[in-house]
Amino acid sequence: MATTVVFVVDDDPSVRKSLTRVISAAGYGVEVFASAREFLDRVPVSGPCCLVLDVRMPGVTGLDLQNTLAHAVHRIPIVFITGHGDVAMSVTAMKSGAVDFLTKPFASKDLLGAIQRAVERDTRDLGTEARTEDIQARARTLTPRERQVFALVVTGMLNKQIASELGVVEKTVKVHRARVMDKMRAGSVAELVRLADALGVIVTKA
Amino acid sequence: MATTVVFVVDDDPSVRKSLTRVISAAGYGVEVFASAREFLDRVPVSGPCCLVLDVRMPGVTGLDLQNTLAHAVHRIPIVFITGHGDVAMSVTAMKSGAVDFLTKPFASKDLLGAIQRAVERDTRDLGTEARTEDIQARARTLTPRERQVFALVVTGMLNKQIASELGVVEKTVKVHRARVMDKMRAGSVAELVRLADALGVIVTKA
DNA sequence: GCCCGGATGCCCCCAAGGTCCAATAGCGCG
DNA sequence: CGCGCTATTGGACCTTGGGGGCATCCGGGC
Repeated sequence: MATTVVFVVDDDPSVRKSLTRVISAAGYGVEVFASAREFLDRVPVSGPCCLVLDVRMPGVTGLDLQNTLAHAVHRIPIVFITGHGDVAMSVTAMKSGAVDFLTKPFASKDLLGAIQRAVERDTRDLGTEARTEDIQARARTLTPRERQVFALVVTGMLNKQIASELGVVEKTVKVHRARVMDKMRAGSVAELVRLADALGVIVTKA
Repeated sequence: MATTVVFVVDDDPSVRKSLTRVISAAGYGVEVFASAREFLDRVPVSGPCCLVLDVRMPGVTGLDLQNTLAHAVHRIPIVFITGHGDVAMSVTAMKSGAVDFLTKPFASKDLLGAIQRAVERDTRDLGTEARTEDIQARARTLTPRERQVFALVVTGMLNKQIASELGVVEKTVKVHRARVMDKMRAGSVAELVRLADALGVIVTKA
């Protein structure tokens, strides 16, 4: 199984070293980076993970990196750490979805607690993401006409209503409908509705 | 329509006065309180609202009030303001769901911006809450047996399957099912499934 | 004893879904 | 250009599932 890996981005070598020790002692895999750029060059992550990020760094700051990642496909949960943080900075980070914001010096257990919450969130996100991706993949195999029938079926319309809506006879709707149920791998209308709603959540959320 | 009202809780009379001026000038109704206790004594809110809350106050602090409200029926979105805030305080507030955390002195537009976001959130919350309440009210009119049939229907089971599951004949299931559709005011299985999911009766079957 | 929740039988209609078959249109490939 | 493939459409026929109406029966509770 995939080991949970914690990414650490900090420009201070001694901090990287001590964080590595603490985090790996807690049983996580650790990968350290000296700058945001280094981290961005690396990536494609596969398993659950999180990011421990220093706010103040020369060049691209922690908050900059957070903004960059916010538009990425998969948003990695971020735990910020900083030596000299101010309130405005922490609030900005939290409003942008950071899991926690710790100021040095902090207790190891606080960091590990934050990391655990971050990893749990990521695990959940990965789960729903994978499921959504799977459903979208099935939806992509639908032909345009099947997509239309799909949309109307999940509103609860009868075949004859769908037929008149699309200007075809009922039999044709039945054929498309059967294909939709097959391609979407839905065993019942109830399941089909849930698949449709799972797809709709993406639209409203984004 | 209900006027949007902003509640202000601050122990400093001069702050209350200036906040009232700024906020009412932006077109909101304003109600001020000198302490958390005063605010809690008041309440039953009806329309969309939000709470502008000072963190540091003698007796019950802003964070205490936030925790108290977190367990209340309706969670009011909170905008924190403070004269002497530290990072740990702001992070705690944000993790507990605060909309924003402003340190004095702050620009009026920052406060009004935060208030607007808070009110928008509350408006959305009220909408979904009202809808959920309505659905729950319908669900409460179901008899125990109808509830069981309801739960099984939305999993996509056939009447005959439900019948054998409950140890009755198919006709009986049909009768209960018809009553469920009627009482829940669902015009189709699709609608019924959405009502069930809105109730949180998620019965995932993949 | 009456009302309600629950269970059931019979009859009938309509909706959903499948089978077999067939036609038309568009598109890429040799 | 014709061949094959896919998408879309449609007809005839049959089975199964969903749903309504009507009537009956049973067991509690007020």
